[in-house]
Amino acid sequence: MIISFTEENYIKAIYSLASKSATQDVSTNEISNYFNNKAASVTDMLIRLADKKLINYQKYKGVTLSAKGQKLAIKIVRKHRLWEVFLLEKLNFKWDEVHDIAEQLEHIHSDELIDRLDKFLGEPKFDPHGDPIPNSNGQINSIKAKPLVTFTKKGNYILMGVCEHSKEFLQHLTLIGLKIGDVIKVEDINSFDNLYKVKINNKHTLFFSSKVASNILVESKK
Amino acid sequence: MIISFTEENYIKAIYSLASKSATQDVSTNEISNYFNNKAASVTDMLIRLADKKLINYQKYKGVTLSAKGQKLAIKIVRKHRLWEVFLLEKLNFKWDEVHDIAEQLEHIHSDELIDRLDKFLGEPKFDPHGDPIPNSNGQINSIKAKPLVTFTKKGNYILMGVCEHSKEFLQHLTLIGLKIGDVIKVEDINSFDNLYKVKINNKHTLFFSSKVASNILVESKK
DNA sequence: AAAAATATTTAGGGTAGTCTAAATTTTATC
DNA sequence: GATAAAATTTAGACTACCCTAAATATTTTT
Ligand SMILES: [Mn+2]
Ligand SMILES: [Mn+2]
Ligand SMILES: [Mn+2]
Ligand SMILES: [Mn+2]
Repeated sequence: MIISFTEENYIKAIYSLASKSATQDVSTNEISNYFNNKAASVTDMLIRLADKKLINYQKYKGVTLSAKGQKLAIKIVRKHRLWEVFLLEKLNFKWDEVHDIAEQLEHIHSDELIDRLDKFLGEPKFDPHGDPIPNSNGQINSIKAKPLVTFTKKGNYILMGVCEHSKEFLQHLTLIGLKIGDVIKVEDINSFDNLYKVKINNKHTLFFSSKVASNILVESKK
Repeated sequence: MIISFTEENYIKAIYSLASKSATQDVSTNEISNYFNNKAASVTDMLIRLADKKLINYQKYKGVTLSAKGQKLAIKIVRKHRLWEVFLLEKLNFKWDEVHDIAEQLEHIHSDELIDRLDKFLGEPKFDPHGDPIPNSNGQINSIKAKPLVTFTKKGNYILMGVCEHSKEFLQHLTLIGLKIGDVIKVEDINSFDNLYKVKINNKHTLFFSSKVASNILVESKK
């Protein structure tokens, strides 16, 4: 069965929206917001995806991925994240540059290619943004890290990933001298405006806005 | 200007057909044979490509690439061949496996990507089939090697490339123990059936059919 | 529980790229 | 140079994917 570029993007979007939202079902409007297209176009595509048994679709009730759709979504995510690692590690792109190119590369069809790429890269477990890379069986390590805002205690944390993936946000983090693996020592949390006073790698001190604190994923350091 | 996957494939086909045929102009039928589609579909596309100033098209007269089309074709060829080198050198694919995947990868849009890939691979001058890789300015070294059949003298030759790129032909060469760079010593050319008696790398002796002899490109060894 | 607001689907239409069948132009043959 | 054959284009239609406008279903508000 041939699955188009566009269909793959819908499947990936449904996967991503489902994982982010509380409810299981993804609505037509959520999808059209995601793509900045019209709800009517989405309905059109949902019917096609349902015909191909990639989703479970009931009029007016939203959609879930079928087992087949789930498998496909994870495969695309695996490809996307492995290509991002390739671009960063081998071609020396920056972490804010890899996503757009990976959006194209994730649609290359070849199981052999992706498994060889995986080996070539040393079977990495995380992509440049800290997101876990599914293995070839489709298993993903769920991520334990949580947004820094959810922690209210002073102490040492390690930057494990980001929630927000935009170029702007990633460039901002780079600008303030923050990268994955850095040790973030929370020295103070202002009770009025929730500003975090932190020290990075025991070197430079700075302040995290709540925008930053809510979009970086950390684990507390043992 | 957005150029589709399909349009890129037409441009590449016209480039390839023009370089192979004696006449400059490429005919509608040549293109439809190449793609195994209908002449009417080709005409349709030629009109679109002419609208985009990628080709010079006159009804019933065939087409040539415009300067813009030429530049695009060479860029796609560059990408194709660099990805083939990547697949062979870095991911250990065989030379008969790389083409199909490169057919997909050649359509990834990113100048930065292709230039970094080029550097990563050490700026290779030839692809796994001996075809020259255009540089980032679009310059290509024309290939000096000629099909073995064009040589009628005994002596030592070096295998520089292949004319025929099919999986079957490449696998056949591998099977008879022939790869690029090998020294082919022509010991005899049968005057009746034109069979070439050759010794490979001064080791094993075998016979080349005219099918093989006409599809391998060699240079005489100094 | 009716009315209003929102979400979703249906209807009809557009472009890209393909097809078949018919019309037209070019080339080959006598 | 007329006629036949081959090449090419035109006409009309189909699918994928998108749109707008209208219809319908669901949810929220009163
Ligand atoms: Mn990404
Ligand atoms: Mn990522
Ligand atoms: Mn190739
Ligand atoms: Mn090649």
